[in-house]
Amino acid sequence: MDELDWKLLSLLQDNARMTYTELARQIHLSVPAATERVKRLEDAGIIEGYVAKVNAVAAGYAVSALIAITVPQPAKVKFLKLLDTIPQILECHHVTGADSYIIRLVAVSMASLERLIEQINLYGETRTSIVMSTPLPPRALKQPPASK
Amino acid sequence: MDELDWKLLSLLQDNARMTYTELARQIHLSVPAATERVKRLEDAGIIEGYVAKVNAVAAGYAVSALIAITVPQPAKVKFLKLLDTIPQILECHHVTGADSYIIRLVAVSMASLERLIEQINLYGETRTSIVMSTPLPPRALKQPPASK
DNA sequence: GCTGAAACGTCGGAGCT
DNA sequence: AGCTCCGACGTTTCAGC
Repeated sequence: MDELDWKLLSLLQDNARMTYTELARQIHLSVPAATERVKRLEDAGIIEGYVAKVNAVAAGYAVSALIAITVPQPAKVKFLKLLDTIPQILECHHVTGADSYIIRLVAVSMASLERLIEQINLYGETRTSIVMSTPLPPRALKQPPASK
Repeated sequence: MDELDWKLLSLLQDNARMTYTELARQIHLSVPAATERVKRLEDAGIIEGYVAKVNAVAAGYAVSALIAITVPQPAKVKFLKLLDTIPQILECHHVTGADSYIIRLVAVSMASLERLIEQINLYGETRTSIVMSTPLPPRALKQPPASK
């Protein structure tokens, strides 16, 4: 993981469809050398994949929300199985603190969101935060400062 | 936005580096037709971009956390300016409910996380949830069910 | 990590349904 | 309007160094 690898990560986080030819040009290396570095980053699990970012509102999902929930230990397995069957649930993190899980989901309408929450809080008390705006849009991972 | 557009979105959310030739093959259309559809999805703002997913732990960030914070109205602008200067902050949503903002960030160590939180809670009371695991890894946006 | 050549993918224009 | 075909060009891949 040298400077050039971080430069590649930065370029690919910015535009995952950039050609190897262009990547090579930007890091001042030959095409096979750049390609080889990207392959190594993939094989090392540092690059987990390449995804298109879809705008939820433009795609017809009017509402995004974050839901925190506390689930009693014995119910956790069943709870996760339920989440798996609901495609509107986009992300779920198991966290420390007062809550067990924090979930990110989308819904086509408030009525739909209400139905989703009804299903979810069969497993525990929920706290719902509706996303009004995203002042800091998802950002690329940078090279950690050397001295920290 | 017909079935084929959703199929394209699904394929590109799964592998943003898929070639137009392969995309065309999968949706049983000619290459120019598939290319044209993708361009239209981009121009319509439905596809916002293409990003490489980087594994934070593999990249040297041992800790991920979600922080909820309540910021008094007059301090919000300064608060957002601070967030902008901290590269470890990857995401920030303005939400309804008890909290003003929910932030996602990474840190190389617990000590580093502590320093970041110290900076952030100059602006309000924070509630920190450290991510232990992600049982449901970030998922693709699917076509909303027609009947809801 | 570099070069060169063959295979493959991309992008435009003309013509078709 | 959207699709197909085709040719020129750019990109990827693999060999050998």
